[in-house]
Amino acid sequence: MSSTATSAPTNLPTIERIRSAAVDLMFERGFHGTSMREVAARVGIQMSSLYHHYPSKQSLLVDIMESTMNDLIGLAKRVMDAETDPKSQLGEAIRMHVSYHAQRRKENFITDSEIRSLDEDARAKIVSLRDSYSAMFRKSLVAGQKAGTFRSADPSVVLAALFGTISSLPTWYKPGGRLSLDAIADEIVNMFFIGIDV
Amino acid sequence: MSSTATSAPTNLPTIERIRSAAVDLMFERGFHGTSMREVAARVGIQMSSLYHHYPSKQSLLVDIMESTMNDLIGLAKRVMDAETDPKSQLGEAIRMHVSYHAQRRKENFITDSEIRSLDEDARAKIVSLRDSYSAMFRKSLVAGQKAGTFRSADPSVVLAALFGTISSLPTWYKPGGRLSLDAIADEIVNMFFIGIDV
DNA sequence: GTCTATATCTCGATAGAC
DNA sequence: GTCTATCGAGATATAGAC
Repeated sequence: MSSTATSAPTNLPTIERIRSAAVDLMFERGFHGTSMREVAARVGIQMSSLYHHYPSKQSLLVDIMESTMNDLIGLAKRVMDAETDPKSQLGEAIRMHVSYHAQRRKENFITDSEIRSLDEDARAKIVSLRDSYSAMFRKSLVAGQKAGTFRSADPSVVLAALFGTISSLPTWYKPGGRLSLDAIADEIVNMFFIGIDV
Repeated sequence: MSSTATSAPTNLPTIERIRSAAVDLMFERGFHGTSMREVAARVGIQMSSLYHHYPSKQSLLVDIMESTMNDLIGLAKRVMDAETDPKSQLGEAIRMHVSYHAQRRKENFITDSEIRSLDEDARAKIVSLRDSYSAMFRKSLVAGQKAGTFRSADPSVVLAALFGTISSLPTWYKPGGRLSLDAIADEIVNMFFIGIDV
């Protein structure tokens, strides 16, 4: 009996239900605003049982962020290898980035916003993954500028605009909302390439 | 003689030194990652003395966010009233928004990221201020679209791209860095109006 | 307006039985 | 692999002297 405050899917392995509950809570309240007691309550187990699956609260955060960054890097490699010219590479990579941020809203929001909550070693690792990811976009951007496809804007500001735009998406995108994911991706790609002027 | 961990400016009124220390700490570690003990230690007073100036930790956050939103709204009004056509209005408002986010990095970052840490009443108030602010930008955007100055992109996505871009600025802009604030503002305005294509 | 002292609560994490 | 029980630390906030 004792059905307290369970809400996570019940026929998955416990470790996945823990991860899922942690993602939900850290998305809503942030890492420091989430307690291991709340995570346990959502899963429907005792707090001490969490520590059989994860050695610490920090390790839960690292697991979420590391897998998200690895997914992004893998997807970006695949997408960019399939294209040859810089504009197609960038366009498809942006579409992928938008799509993954929409489909894994919570994980991506946590990954984009909780770097400061990582301890020293984990932060170095995640920042390094993030830098590799960013470098792939920068490479296509600079190649396009050298080829004359793109104007000579400062790459760091251009990338900051791009990643800033998309990292806000998990806070306003709602699946099944007014605009389809494709329509949103189109609009963001358009903003990046041609802006708002006619 | 007990010079612990003071670092805040020492000849300001205590309430302002408290606010400043709180801004620094909440920028670095977030609202839930910041303790009243740490704030007091930075100011160089005892934790209980904080409560003579602010009734709660929550009230400190509300003070920071409310004054930041009021500043932004006042500045946007002034800037937009000084222009007549939508494109000049939007361009100058963006410049102002960038500039204030650069000059008050920490307050703006907190205001952009800690809405979820507000209690119910305060959240309603701040969200309402944020909506008013956003509506000013939307008005000029839609007016420009009706006038044929801007293409017919979805206003919500366009504004999300704009505010997403600029709310990330406090995390990477460093005063005295490689690019001047003017150069950064120019680049962001260009991204918004014409994008990266030649 | 700042202090010392403390009340009350919640936190992450561990011990050890089953 | 989950449980009960608890530890020790640190959290917000308050009481009351000066």
